[in-house]
Amino acid sequence: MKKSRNTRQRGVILDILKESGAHPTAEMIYREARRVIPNISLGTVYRNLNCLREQGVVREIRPSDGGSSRFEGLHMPHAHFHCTRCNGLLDIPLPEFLETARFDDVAKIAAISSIDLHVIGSCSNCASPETH
Amino acid sequence: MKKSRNTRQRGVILDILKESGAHPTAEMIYREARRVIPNISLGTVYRNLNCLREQGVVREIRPSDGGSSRFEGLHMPHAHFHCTRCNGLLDIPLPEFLETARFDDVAKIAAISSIDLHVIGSCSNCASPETH
DNA sequence: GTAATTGCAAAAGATTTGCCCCATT
DNA sequence: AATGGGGCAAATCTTTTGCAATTAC
Repeated sequence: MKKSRNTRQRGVILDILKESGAHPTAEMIYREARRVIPNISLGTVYRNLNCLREQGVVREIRPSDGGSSRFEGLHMPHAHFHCTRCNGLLDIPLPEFLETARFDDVAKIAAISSIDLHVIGSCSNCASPETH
Repeated sequence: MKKSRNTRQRGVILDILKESGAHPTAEMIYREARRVIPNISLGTVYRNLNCLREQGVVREIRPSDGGSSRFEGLHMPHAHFHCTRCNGLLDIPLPEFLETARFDDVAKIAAISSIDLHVIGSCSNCASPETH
């Protein structure tokens, strides 16, 4: 792994990620970052996200409905709930069962590096519009 | 939902999907389909895959490592194992726990339409190269 | 000083779409 | 005959990359 430098751009991107609970897209991070560094480029945002992902500092989530990738600062293991109506992405607890799952019965699996659980449906806001 | 016609193209695409256990990409399906309908177009493959997906006949899987979508004819509920070395995608059983999971503890979830479980790691072929 | 990083713009890759003709119903 | 679907090519969208200038170390 290459030596990594502490650029202002990288710091700002990380801060945005840490402070946002919204699982922003690269584009959203870009717009946010421009408020601090007006001439930061989208390419830089992508390059930094990739770099941070490789360092394990950031996780990339590819929504099953085909939109752009969304990113989050890495905290505890958790699963995601994706509302197909408002397109919201929400952290939810990872069932304990999965934290220790072995999948020993599947001979083809030699080693597990990570487990992604995505629950798709509609959130309570979208399901009960009268509460808006 | 629009009325759907039985075109030769759609039939061939479905057959390919049913017969292949490889979770092919649109491009792979296209190449395969051309052996039967030499002038079928890639656009047609995509349009049919979308249409079949909307009908619930086909499932689309977006690999977490960022490549193109992969498709499968819909059978029993199952999870996927993704080998990051050979890029293989494998059906694995869905833990029974998840088949009936309710996630009652997450107030934000109003309704669940589907659950995607992806296990990422390396398969036995890739882990033990001496057995090749 | 050196190598990583940036901004910019062009390129690449995947998927969608407009248009006009053809085929299924 | 009506209209959904097909082929082709152009367009779109997201992400990556080449390059020359800049900056962190």
